[in-house]
Amino acid sequence: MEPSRSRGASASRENLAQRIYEQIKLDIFNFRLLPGDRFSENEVAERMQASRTPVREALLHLQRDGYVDVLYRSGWQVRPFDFKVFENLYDVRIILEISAVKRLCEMETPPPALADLKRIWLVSAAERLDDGGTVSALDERFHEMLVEATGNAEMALIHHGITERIRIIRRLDFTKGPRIEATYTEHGKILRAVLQRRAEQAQMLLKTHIEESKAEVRKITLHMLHTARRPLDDKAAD
Amino acid sequence: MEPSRSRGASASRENLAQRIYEQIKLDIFNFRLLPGDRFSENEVAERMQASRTPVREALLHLQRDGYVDVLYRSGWQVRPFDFKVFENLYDVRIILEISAVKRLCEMETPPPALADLKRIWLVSAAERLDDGGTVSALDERFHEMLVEATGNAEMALIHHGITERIRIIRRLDFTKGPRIEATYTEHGKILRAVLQRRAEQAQMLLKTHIEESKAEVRKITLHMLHTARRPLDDKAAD
DNA sequence: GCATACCATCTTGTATACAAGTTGGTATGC
DNA sequence: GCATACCAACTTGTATACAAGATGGTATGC
Repeated sequence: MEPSRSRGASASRENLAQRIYEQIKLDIFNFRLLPGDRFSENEVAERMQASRTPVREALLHLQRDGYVDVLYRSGWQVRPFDFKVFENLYDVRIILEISAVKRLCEMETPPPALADLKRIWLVSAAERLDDGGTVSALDERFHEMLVEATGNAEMALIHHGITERIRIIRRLDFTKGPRIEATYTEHGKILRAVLQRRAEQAQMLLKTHIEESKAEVRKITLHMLHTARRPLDDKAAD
Repeated sequence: MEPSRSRGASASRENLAQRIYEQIKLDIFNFRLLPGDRFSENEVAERMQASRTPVREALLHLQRDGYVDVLYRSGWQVRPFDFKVFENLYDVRIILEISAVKRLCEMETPPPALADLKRIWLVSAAERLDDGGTVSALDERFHEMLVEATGNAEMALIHHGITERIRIIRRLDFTKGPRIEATYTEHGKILRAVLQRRAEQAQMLLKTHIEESKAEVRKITLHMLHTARRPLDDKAAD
């Protein structure tokens, strides 16, 4: 689930705090914990069958990631949605990815990662996948691999952080069939442009592609928040 | 020392873990803790007159920041210098700041922050400061404010993280007088270009400016590491 | 009925205790 | 003298205990 940060590699098999961290993050992603929800460390500890110590460690980690906030001696809260934040993150994504694509076009030998992407995205209509979840994950990897392919590991790490952060709303983009189709065609165009070293065109296509996704997700998220439940009470309004 | 992340604002006055976090970071910045040094949570706890709990919290925070590593049940270690990492971070800085400057040039009304910068950097030769530490701090703020002025708070946060991360070697750039002078003239040129909406020129100047700093710092750091002490043992070589 | 003061309960922040595992030194066998 | 096995001390990871403060409900005064 978090392939980066692997340094000790195999050491990750046992670490209660990290497991709890991942679990809570999943709970937030799957809307078992809704934005604005409040909870205590003891509640989580009971649910996870653990003590407060690793729970607290996980929560502090999530806080730094921007998912939750601690209220001084008064519990924790899932950070309410702030569309301004998501739009800002989308814009940073655009900046990083456009820069990555430009760099890729300027490289003498195309990185092997591009060949991998070709095998996934430049396929016949019959070979295309149609499961929203799968395509959503592949979409994430497409954009991450563009950045990784430049060889700047730190940029890739920062981009990965942004990707994780906006995943919660980005997935909603792939609940509709037409968006999946569009993703295939647009990714294909971008890839072709990169492989042909058409930097300007690739950047333009990529920018448009991300901005469409941004606009689409905004609409869907607003709708979702209205229908699913009232996740924002009066308090969240001020 | 870390003005961002202020939400509860005044609540920050009392938090042992945060104080320890800042203290250890300073110890690393001031080379009281050298890259490669190993230490235990108990050692830090004694030095800080605290228990392991807040110490551990601070160390986990620092680990996520990239300053230290935990060795499985065998102590902590100040992460050894990795110049590739610093150069990558410098490159991300260039990407973010160039994009910020471009956006600033495209804005109809220049943000008030630019006026503040003018008062600091567009001054007569007599009014220029010459203390390395002060100018170094102002230099950080110059670049951060360029990003903040775009209004993208998330980009500013990411940029701030990078700034903190490279501060340890960036400061070394301002131990020499000529570099301070050059900073004044280059910042002045960049500011003037931005105020005149000459996007291309501003971007070019900024890129050159950061790359010079990057090259300079690289030389100085190498020299410093050789003279100060042998901080890298055989283990760090592989 | 309404406002206010108080208190039991719950919250995080910190300290301490315990568990499991690593490590380096020492004694032992040869 | 050298290699090996063992063990005591130390390390992080986790659980529990304690401290200080926030909060919401209730009783009291009017």
